[in-house]
Amino acid sequence: MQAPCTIEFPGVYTASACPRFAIRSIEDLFATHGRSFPVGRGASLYAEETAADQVYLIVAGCVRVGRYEADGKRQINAFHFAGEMFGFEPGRRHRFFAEAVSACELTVLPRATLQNLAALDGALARRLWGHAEDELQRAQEHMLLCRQAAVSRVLHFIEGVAERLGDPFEVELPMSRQDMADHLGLTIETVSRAMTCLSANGETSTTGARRVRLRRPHQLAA
Amino acid sequence: MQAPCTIEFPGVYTASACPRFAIRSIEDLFATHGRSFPVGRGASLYAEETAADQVYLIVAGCVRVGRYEADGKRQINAFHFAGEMFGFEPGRRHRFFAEAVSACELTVLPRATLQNLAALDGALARRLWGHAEDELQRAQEHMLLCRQAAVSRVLHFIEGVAERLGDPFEVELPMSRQDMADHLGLTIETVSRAMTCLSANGETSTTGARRVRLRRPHQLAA
DNA sequence: CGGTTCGTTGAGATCGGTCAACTCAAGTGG
DNA sequence: CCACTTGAGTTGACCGATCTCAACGAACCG
Repeated sequence: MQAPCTIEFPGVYTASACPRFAIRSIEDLFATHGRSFPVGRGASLYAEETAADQVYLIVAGCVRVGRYEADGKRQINAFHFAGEMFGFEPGRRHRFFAEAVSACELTVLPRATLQNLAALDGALARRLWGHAEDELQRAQEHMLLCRQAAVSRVLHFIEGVAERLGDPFEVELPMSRQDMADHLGLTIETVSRAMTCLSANGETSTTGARRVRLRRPHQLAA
Repeated sequence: MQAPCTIEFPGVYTASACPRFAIRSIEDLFATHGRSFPVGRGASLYAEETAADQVYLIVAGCVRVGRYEADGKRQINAFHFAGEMFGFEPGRRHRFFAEAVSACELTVLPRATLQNLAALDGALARRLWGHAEDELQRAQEHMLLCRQAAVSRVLHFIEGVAERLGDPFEVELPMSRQDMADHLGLTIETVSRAMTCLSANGETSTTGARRVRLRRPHQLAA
């Protein structure tokens, strides 16, 4: 066990259980205990049903997480970007696959390390719980998207990516039309038509297929 | 603070932190610390954006959780049945509303009580984490439904309700067609037509609009 | 009996999927 | 330098599933 970074006894813990170690952040933890490595575009990080004994943090790049249906269709559950953790699931085996959308720099940490530290550190455990809740919230928001029109879904998606990548007005989409379609529950043709429609309406202006400039940032568009 | 129910030191906790209290189950916790009361059909339990300072357990009945969109459309995120907990959200305010689909018997617990106990009790904390993951899984399954045909979605929904209510072959649906439609992302007419279609195909036989007998249980139908 | 709510059925309009052709950019190898 | 290939993206024509609007039927309750 490594030396702790900081000592914190927030809130409820001061008078009750006795954490001895506290970690400043999940990023610090990966930096301290993790191992970094690069992967190429399209690389498989883990497949469905494989052992979930590693947790990942993205240093740079974009990762898609999803599953293949019995009929062979691919469902992309979520995209993850730099600074985001993925691969931390409750079961022993992954319920989803993870693949690199673009070339990535990743950091991995044994799942057991993370869990042991969380057991010692209430603040870390709460951060992990917050992470699970964030995923839940995102999944629920995504669920509700299903009933909106295709164009709205595509716009909403692009706005979300732009916001998460730091510039709410302009974004270089790292994923293909097929990735977007499999995420939004559409076909590649419909995504393409939606992009054309958005450009025609003046909502966006595109240079090439991947670079998109947005007229309005996320909140105003809704 | 009440006396503990049982003392457990499972797994990782034996050699590290020092929980003093452990709860047999979330149900026990509600039974010990909660307050029970009945509500009538259609009653509002909480609205969107109201303070999320209570957590609920259903003793009997059915509850719908969802939100109203800006355009007035209602989206039902999930139905909850007897034995299920709801209302436990990460933020200070509810992101969804909750209403009684049928007359219900509920138990409420202050959210702070649950969180304090979870901070003391690793096993309880893990159960709550598992609860969030279950919700996540359900949201993801629901996402996958969006791309299936209307009839499949309705059948899948009825099978799920039947299974959760205890008899995989026959079920009395507690919710209206409108509730089903708002949950499945369909219109009330399409749900009705799907029901008719299922009856015509021999997948189901109905007596009245709410009581449905299923030809095949959940797994075989898929 | 009339009113209300819930559910069903029908006809036309619309949205998105399917199939197919085409453009465009980036390699590759002669 | 050019022909060829490959993958990604766009566009068009057509069709089917679902939505919309509307009327109708059934159960319930005063």
